[in-house]
Amino acid sequence: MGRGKIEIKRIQNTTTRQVTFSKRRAGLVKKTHELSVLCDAQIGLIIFSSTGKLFQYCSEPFRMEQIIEKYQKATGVRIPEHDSREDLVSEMAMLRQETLRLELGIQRYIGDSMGSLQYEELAKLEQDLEISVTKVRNRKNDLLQQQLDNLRRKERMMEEENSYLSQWIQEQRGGGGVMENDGEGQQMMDQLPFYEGQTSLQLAPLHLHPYLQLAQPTIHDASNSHPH
Amino acid sequence: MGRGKIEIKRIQNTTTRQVTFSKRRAGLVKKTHELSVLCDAQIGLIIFSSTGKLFQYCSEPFRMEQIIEKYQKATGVRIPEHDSREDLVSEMAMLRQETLRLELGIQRYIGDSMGSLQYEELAKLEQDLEISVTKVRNRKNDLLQQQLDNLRRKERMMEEENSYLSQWIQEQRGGGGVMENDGEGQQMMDQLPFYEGQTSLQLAPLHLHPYLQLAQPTIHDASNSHPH
DNA sequence: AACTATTTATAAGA
DNA sequence: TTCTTATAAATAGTT
Repeated sequence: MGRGKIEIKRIQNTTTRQVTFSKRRAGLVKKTHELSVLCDAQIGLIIFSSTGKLFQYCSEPFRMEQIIEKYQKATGVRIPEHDSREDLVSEMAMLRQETLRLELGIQRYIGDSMGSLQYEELAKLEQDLEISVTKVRNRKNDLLQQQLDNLRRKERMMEEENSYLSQWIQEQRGGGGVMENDGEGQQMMDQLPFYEGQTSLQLAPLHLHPYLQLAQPTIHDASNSHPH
Repeated sequence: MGRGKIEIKRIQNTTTRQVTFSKRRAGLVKKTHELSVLCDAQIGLIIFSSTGKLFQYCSEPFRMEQIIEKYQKATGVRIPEHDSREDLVSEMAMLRQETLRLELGIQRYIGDSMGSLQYEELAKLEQDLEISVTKVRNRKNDLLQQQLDNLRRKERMMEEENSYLSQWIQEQRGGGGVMENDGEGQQMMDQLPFYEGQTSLQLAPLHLHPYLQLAQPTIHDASNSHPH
């Protein structure tokens, strides 16, 4: 766009290149801003001229650091810092390791020294714990099943008793408008016990399995906290 | 520019906004690329759509990391790390506490005396075991993460070395016939450094760390879509 | 910096 | 999403 078409390759003439840089940089920043406003996008633009001068644009109301941080979260790419970050890292490593050691005081469960646990061993430990969970959960569900069975037995008994009672009343009255009462009682009996049972059976595992949710973080919002 | 003039303010109609986003984003990336080539500038462009999707452009032969690092050096602004000290410290505290509790109750985990436990106790036990499993799993994943970080570091070093080597080779060839590579250079830009980085970064967690994979938003590398 | 002839981007419509 | 096209905007070369 201009008096003539130009090839997209480095402009040889220094003056022309600098002029073009100024013009196009302004245009680029303008278009960046327009895109961010028109389409509600968060944009960060960093430009270093060939002479090393920095120009930047960042969509309001953000600052470049926020965009970069979000970028890092989104890509998982860490930007090395030029300070004593190594110390922090090694400190973390020590803390983690110590905690691992402490945490694996559960070692008696396996009967091994946990300080040197490698990945495969951790996987094994995880598996073992899951087996335990399964056993406990099965036992718990058996209990629930028993309770449910008991409830159903009671229900049946009550229904029978109810039936007898209704019949008895009917016989006492000698045949009048008895059916309306009977109908309502039956409805209640049809719904309550089983409904209740379902509720507890389905709710229980829901809040007992936190890790099932941890394993599936939101996809787009990278600012979510880690599943720790 | 178009059939009509539009105001620079958030486009209300969702469809129109999305279409405009696609079109203008493409245009912006193109212009960014042109500026970087024409004027020999180092440019990084980070775009988050309103839905959180990440798009990016980075002028060759650089990677976004390098641009960001240079930006940090130039501005002196530090970007907070993804896993901040606070996170880790509190995590540590929780783990320690949890560990104590676990150690105290270890017998129960092994015990076959489960038959006498009542439902509430079983539920509690199950929950405890779930927590243990989660912790072990997290520990395992941390290990993986560390290995991943190491790989990334190595990858980065290799890429830098690669870059230096390429530059050296180019310099050995002499200044005369450098430009003839330009046409093909575009191809290289589309494929080599950043693309490679993305590939290995995304492939690694795929089979090692499924939920981390999920935690990363789709990444659209704009350097794929250049014209010419 | 301005000025314009041209090229390029793109809004609206299909 | 993609294409078409009329029109707005960007900008290359010039002053």
